[in-house]
Amino acid sequence: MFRIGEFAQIAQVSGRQLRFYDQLGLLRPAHTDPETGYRYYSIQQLPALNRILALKDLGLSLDQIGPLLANQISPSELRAMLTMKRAQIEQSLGEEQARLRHIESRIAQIDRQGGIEDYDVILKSVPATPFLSLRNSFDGMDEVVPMVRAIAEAGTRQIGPALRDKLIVIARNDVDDERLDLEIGFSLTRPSNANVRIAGSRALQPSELPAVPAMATIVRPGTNAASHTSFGAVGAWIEANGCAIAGPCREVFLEPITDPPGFAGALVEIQFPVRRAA
Amino acid sequence: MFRIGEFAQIAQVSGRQLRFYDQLGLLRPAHTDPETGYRYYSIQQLPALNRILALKDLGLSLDQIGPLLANQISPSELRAMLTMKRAQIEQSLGEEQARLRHIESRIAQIDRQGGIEDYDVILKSVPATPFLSLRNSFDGMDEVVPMVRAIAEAGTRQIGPALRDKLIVIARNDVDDERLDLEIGFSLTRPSNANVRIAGSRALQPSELPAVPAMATIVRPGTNAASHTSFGAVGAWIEANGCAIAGPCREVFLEPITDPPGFAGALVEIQFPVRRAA
DNA sequence: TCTTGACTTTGACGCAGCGTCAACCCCGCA
DNA sequence: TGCGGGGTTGACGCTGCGTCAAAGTCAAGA
Repeated sequence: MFRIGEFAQIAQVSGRQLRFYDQLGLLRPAHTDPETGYRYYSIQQLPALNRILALKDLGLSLDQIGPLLANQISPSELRAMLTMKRAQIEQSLGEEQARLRHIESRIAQIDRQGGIEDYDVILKSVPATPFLSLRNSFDGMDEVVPMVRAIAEAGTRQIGPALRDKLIVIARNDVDDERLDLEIGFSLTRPSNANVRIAGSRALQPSELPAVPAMATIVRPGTNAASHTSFGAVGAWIEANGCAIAGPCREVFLEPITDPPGFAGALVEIQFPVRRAA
Repeated sequence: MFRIGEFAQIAQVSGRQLRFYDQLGLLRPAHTDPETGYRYYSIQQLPALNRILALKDLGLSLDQIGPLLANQISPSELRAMLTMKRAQIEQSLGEEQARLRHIESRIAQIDRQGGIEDYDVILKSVPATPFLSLRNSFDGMDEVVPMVRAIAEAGTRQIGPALRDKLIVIARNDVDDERLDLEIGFSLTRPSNANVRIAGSRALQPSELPAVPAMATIVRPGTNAASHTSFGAVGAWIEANGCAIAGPCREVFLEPITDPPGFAGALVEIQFPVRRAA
């Protein structure tokens, strides 16, 4: 019989650990002096302790180990537990690897640029939302800006504030066309086919923006000319995290468009649908 | 300005999280009503929040993120932090992979044998210890058992209880010889060259057992005939954990050898020095 | 104007597995 | 009998929030 300190030394664990296991009922000392409370362990208990440690090493929780020791678990149940654990570990392994790639790309960025920029790429999910929009093809940005402004103004005036949500521009350039194929409109708080007319006799069409479970996003000031930097940051993030682009990019204007319509101080969120790639 | 719930929805975080970050000083609301305590967030704070989330995603702790946001960290310090993080992640990645292999081997074992056995392989380190031993070559186990018994008896009688530690048998079979090359002796609590004679005019030689930082061990009853099962378990563990054997195997008799010398009820710990292999 | 009902506040506990005091008791040896 | 190195219980700490609980606020409908 050993006192707790010696037994702890032999088994290479801490005394606190042994007391804790005693408390949980995982490993009771062979004898406890009822007067002094001293715990006495027999060397015969070493296999039991080792079994606990081995199961713990498999990633099982102490709560799970308790019933296991009492032989109250059938092999098939144990198999199920282990299979679940395996799935968890595989998942966390994937996440850790992504983190590792991510960190490495950041370190490389520091080495290249001497600082950090555009750290703020966030993975989020967005729900489906009703949409009121106009799709059009443009020759260049010179054409786009007036149209966005026109739709912003028309929407702000003709859609009630309770219904209107946010101005969104979607890049529909499926094929690598020279021209810009954009869909511009407002997301809505509830479905509606309100009639919104744009100067020039065209009207916004109702549709639904699909939900996207995984969206790599970044927020940038709308007036900032460095928008391509933001796009680059998202791209780098997607690559570093082992993802692939899985749909058309969206630009969401977070600030309500105010007069004068100059997007001053506005924030734009760039959203790229992604999926995990091998 | 949004109340906490709306801002939380926009940013896809929980209100509790925002309150927590406020409390830590990581992200103060743009305005707090001094009468009601209500927090009001501006959409302009979204980038700040996203930066926090992105840094958190890199694996940094909130304590580390605080100074980062205040721009009180130089790029080189940040680089050092990230490099450290990388090392940590690489390490934990390796451990997780080992766990995964381990679990898979256990699942395979259940599928093969319908149950679990020999779960209790433990990785521990052992310190260097003075040793008093005799090395000899044997033709077979029939020769070994009497010798072990003789040394056990001689040691028990001729080494004081304060000095004597445990009976250990080391397999010195460096080359795959037909014969058994064993070293049998007692570990000691302190160095000594006590003169211990074995029946037959031979004496134990003093030496030192080297420390082993990583030792795969298993404990089995000494009388159990299924010792090869234990060896097999250790071997399977070593393989599943991606290790390699890095030295001679030791068998440590944990129970003091009692009269009658029959090893009844004794426990033997089998120890294999290992190192992490690729 | 009053009542709802949805939100918000602060404050507290919980979690997983022990590490780390603190205050006090016990054991064996000289 | 004193002492030094054990042991005991009990409590708090750690990480990053989730989850009540009690009580105060806000906006809209009757």
